[in-house]
Formats: sequence, structure tokens, C-alpha cells
Amino acid sequence: MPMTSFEVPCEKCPLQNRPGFRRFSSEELNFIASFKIGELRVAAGNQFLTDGSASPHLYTVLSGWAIRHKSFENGRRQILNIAVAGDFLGLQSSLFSEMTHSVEALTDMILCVFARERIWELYNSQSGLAFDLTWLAAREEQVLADQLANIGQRSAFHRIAHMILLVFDRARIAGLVQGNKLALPLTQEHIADAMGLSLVHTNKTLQRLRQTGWLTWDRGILVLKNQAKLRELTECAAPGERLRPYL
Amino acid sequence: MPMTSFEVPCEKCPLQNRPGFRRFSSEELNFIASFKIGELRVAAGNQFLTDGSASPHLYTVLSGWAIRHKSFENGRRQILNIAVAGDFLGLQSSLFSEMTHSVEALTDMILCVFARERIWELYNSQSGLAFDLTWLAAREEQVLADQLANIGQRSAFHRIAHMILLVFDRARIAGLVQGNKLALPLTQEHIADAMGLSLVHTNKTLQRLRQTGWLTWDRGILVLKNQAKLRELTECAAPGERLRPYL
DNA sequence: CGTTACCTTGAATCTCCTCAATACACGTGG
DNA sequence: CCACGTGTATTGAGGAGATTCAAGGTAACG
Repeated sequence: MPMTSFEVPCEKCPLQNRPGFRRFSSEELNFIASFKIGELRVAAGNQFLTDGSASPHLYTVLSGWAIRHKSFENGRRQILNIAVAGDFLGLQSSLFSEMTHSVEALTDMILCVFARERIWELYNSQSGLAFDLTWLAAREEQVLADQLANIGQRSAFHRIAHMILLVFDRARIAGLVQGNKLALPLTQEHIADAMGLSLVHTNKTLQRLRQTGWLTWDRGILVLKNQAKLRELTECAAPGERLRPYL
Repeated sequence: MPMTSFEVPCEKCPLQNRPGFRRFSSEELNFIASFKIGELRVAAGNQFLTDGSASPHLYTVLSGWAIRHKSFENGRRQILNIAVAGDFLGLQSSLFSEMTHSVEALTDMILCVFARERIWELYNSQSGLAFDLTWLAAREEQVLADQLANIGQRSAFHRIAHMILLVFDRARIAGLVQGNKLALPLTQEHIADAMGLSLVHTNKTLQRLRQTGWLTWDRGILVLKNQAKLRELTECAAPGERLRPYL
């Protein structure tokens, strides 16, 4: 067996010790190490998975931010979700033949790369990891359902509050939050595209949100001054945090 | 082993021979038969999976229609998706401890019931079926992503056209469509709740859609007179049909 | 027949959108 | 150091689309 050395070997995976992530057995870790074929660095702004194309790879985000989105011919787009450290991308093209959305890097990223053909081996020999993949897919579904309810039933004001909390929570799990501060690589246009709102209306609504004094967001730094009040705006059963797997 | 006899034994499962569903090996079929613990009949209007509760069961729809939805305190609700024959329900409460949405029968239904504890056995001994579960979860995610883009980016007119085609396509796969006719147990209120629109505006928009002459919908019978024209309204990459598993 | 559920209509209102400018931050090259 | 370009944020005005309220109308059912 060729001893390839990665910059981030699986045994020393930075995700392994993060709170919120489950630990793997050494057998699982060995499998994952053999499943991994490399690391990919993507510069901010690049699209590394494309709607309609078949990717031969699966990715786990090691660092950086990305957005999953669907684009339309008329220039509009819907941002489905954001991806941070620990998120698993490209499963669709392994299960179906093609991606049905694209993924674009918001910041420079480091991705862990796996070969999609070998996913069968995973199912045959690693039932625990197979279960994890189902878990991750189901969790994505949960987040999308939440967003659907958010966009379908809430006003712009509540919608954006909900979105900000969602992003904040996901960033916190990924270990990117310092206290109540978060360096957020999103523009107002991203928020608008995620919420199905126009840029102008998003801007005005964000101003109203800031006027409450419960948050500030200046030059990419988001600070939640009063999380409790913000959460009151989005009463709707929080998405219960549990230990999650990663590959 | 007690020889329980179901009204619909797995070997004679009506879903088995439907186009669009994959066939199982006899080993798989045996496992599924042992996994099945019964059949459940639910009358129209009943909610058999509830948001926030832990269901001990997993279900496959054998016949009838259901809606998956999230309800809010203020009386509003978001319909996430509809479920027809072959759809798998309740996976969430197996993977996470609780459901994060509810499921309600629109018509009388027959459901195939599985025990959630035994899902581990499935992962340990039936990697093909384990893969299928991931497939089903990922496919649900795909549909939700599609709906999210639909609601977020399209006008009421296009939105509803898209929704109608989605429902029609899913019903066709389930074998419920005769030619271009479909008996649809949905009210306009269901459409409204699914699209994030008010009932009044949904009504007026449906009238505009009917005025095109491309469809009629009277007394629960939906007829697509001009599918091609309707699909033009929703240009957005059709959700590629493939053989799907069921349990 | 009367009740119920669903569909339809009109009118007043408000949220959100588009268009069009302007302002600010940041980086680049002169 | 300043002039300039680019990407992002902000403002104002006018209008389209969607909402709410409030009535009716129609089919189905007992």
C-alpha cells in the first residue's frame, strides 16, 4: 500500500476533536483514510460542483465557507444552504448521476476528497459509516425543510432573523464563533438570494433588525447582542443539536 | 417463527411490479418481510406522525395520499411535500430522536409498518437496502431543494404551475394517473399552504392558469390539456427519473 | 333542507419589487 | 498621496403583486 501523506492525515483530522462531532473507531478511521484520495484547495469565488454535471468526487469541508445554490437562466438564483467545516458535499452525484445544484466557495477552502466509486465498499464493509451518510442526508433535508417553512410562512423581518441565527448556529458548531462574534463572508446579496427577497428590501429589513439593537453587522463582522430576543422572533422548535458524523 | 399473514405479503407487494421501482433480490425480500411488523390503516384527515414526537415506527405508503407539513402556533403551516404510494415516512425519528414535521392522511391510507429499532440490522446485513435508505433521504432533499427554489424565485403563477406538475409527476410514478387525468385529493388551501401564498391569491392565480386552457381542475379531477406548455412555464431542469427503491 | 366544506368575488391595504441614484470602503496604479 | 475603478451598501420614489377582510355561491351529504 502506497504511503501517501496528506497535509491533513485522517488520524489528525482537525474535525475529529471538535465538540459536536462523533469520534470514529480506529477501524473506521482506517477505512476513511483509505477512502480519501486527496485534498483540494479552492479559491474564493470558484464553483467546484456544478448543477447538471457528474462529479467523480465527494468532498468534506475542512475549512472555509461555501454556498449550495440553484441558478436560473434569467439570472436569479436560490441559495439553498451554506456549507462550513464538517459538511459533506457531492453526495447527490454519487446517488443520482448528476448534481441538481451547484456549490461555490465563498472563501478560500480546503476540501477532503473521496472517490465516488468506492462508496459501495463503504456500504458493504462499514455499516456505521453507511448509517452516517444517511444521517447526513436526512439532516440536510431537515435544514431545507426548515428553510422552506421559513421562506413560505414568515415575513422578511422574521425570515432574515431566522436565517442569521441558522448561519450563526452552524458556524458555532464548526468552531468559527468567538463569544458572540462571527466573521461572516456573506454579502447582503447572498442573504437576499437565500431568502427569496430583493437586495433592496433585504437591505432595508437588515437596517430594521439592527435598529432593535439585538445585533450588529459591520464590515463582515456579525455580533449577536441579544440572542434570546432574536430567537423569540423565530419561535418554531429549534433544530435539536446532536453529535454528528463526518467523513 | 410465527407465521403472521399480512393482507399484503411482501412477495406480493403491489409496488414490486410498478414501473419506476427497483426489484429486490429474494434475500432482500426475505429481510423486508421479517422487518415488516404490520399494516396500518389510517382514515382521511388523521395525523399519524407528529412534529416533536418520537415514532417507534417507519412507514411505507402502500396506498392513499398524505402531506408532510410543519405547523406554527399562529395557525399557519407549510406543506413540505406530498406522499404517495412508495414513499417512505418517519425516517427522521429513527435517525434523530424526534420528528421535525408532521404527516397527515389526505385520503384513507394503507401503510406498511416497520420497527425502527431494527433499522440497525438493516445497515449491518443489507448494504443494498442501506444504500436505498440513503437514496430515499437524498431524493427527499432534492425535492425540497426544488420547492425552495420554486417558492423563493418564482411568481405565484409559475410557482403553482410547477407545483401542479410536481404532484402530477409523483402521482404518475405511483401509478395514479390515467392518460392526462388525475384524481387529486388536494384543496386550494393545500396548494396555498404549500406555496406560501394566501388562499385568495391562490384561487385567483389558479383561475388565470385555467384560462390558458392548458389544464382543468374541477371537482378534484385534474386534467393536463397541454403538458408541454405548462412545462415551458417551469423551465428549470426536470428532476431526472430513475428507478427508485422502496421498503 | 339545512349544514358543512370548498370555491369564488370585490375592495382596501401593505409588503415587497424595480428602477435609478448615490455613498462608502478598499485596492490599484499613477 | 491622490485619482480611479470595483464591489458593496444605502436611499427614495412609484408600482406590481400578494394579503386581509368580508361576502356570497356551489356542490356534497345526511
